[in-house]
Amino acid sequence: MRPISKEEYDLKCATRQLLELMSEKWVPGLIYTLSLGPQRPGALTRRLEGISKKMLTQTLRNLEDWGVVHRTVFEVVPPHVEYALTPLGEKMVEPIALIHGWAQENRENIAMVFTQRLASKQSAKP
Amino acid sequence: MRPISKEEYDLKCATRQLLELMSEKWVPGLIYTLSLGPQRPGALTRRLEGISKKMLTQTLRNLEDWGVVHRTVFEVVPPHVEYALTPLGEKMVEPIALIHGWAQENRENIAMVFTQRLASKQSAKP
DNA sequence: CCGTATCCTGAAGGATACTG
DNA sequence: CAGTATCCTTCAGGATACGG
Repeated sequence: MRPISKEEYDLKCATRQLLELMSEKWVPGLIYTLSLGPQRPGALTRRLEGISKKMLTQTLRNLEDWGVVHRTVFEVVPPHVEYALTPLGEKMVEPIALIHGWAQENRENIAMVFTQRLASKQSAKP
Repeated sequence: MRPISKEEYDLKCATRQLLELMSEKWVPGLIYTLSLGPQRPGALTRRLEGISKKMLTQTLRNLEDWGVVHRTVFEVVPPHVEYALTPLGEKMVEPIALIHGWAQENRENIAMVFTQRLASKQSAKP
């Protein structure tokens, strides 16, 4: 069986790149929300409870770099900005939905494991 | 549009749990390799170039906790251990394969973005 | 051959305060 | 309203050395 080289796994592997992007904390939430239509930052902040301005901007810039999100600025006062998925971004909705669907089907297992892990972490603390 | 609550996003969301597991550095590689059949640690180390003993064990333990991998010990000298996917683990091969397929189809975009990001990170260093 | 225990660094991400 | 700049804590993950 052929080994998977370091470079292959670290750099070339588009799969891991994609997984790393998709697992950034607010990425799935943002992509899902934007899949419902273009949104203003304020709306996104209200929709994603707990996200800070910093993380919102940072994650959106990140997604812009990936060509997944497009930013439109309306030159008015007060400022008006809108974010929307690009065509590439739209193509990313489906894989996330697949993962989401799978996670829902197996949510029992996942939930069980998660509470176990939480418990063991806490009992290891003191 | 209903907001996504903090708890919902942090804790309950099986999707993010799953994505976090799947994006741990060696998880996709291990699951893929084990999908080809049960393997001994030595074989896994050789197959996943660059993985350290520590990360191999740690990741495998992690996957065991998730009920995704099963560990069999043969009581002989020298020690003989084998790792294999559980039924739940088998069910995880498909979503990873889907992500992988999607990443391959769009590898052009991903590669382009990645090299751009590398470059910008390096130019920001000095 | 297989596993564990330490130490260390970088990066993710939260809190807070400031600008236009 | 939208965005930037700092500071700080946490933790993934690599290197290394030891044990059964």
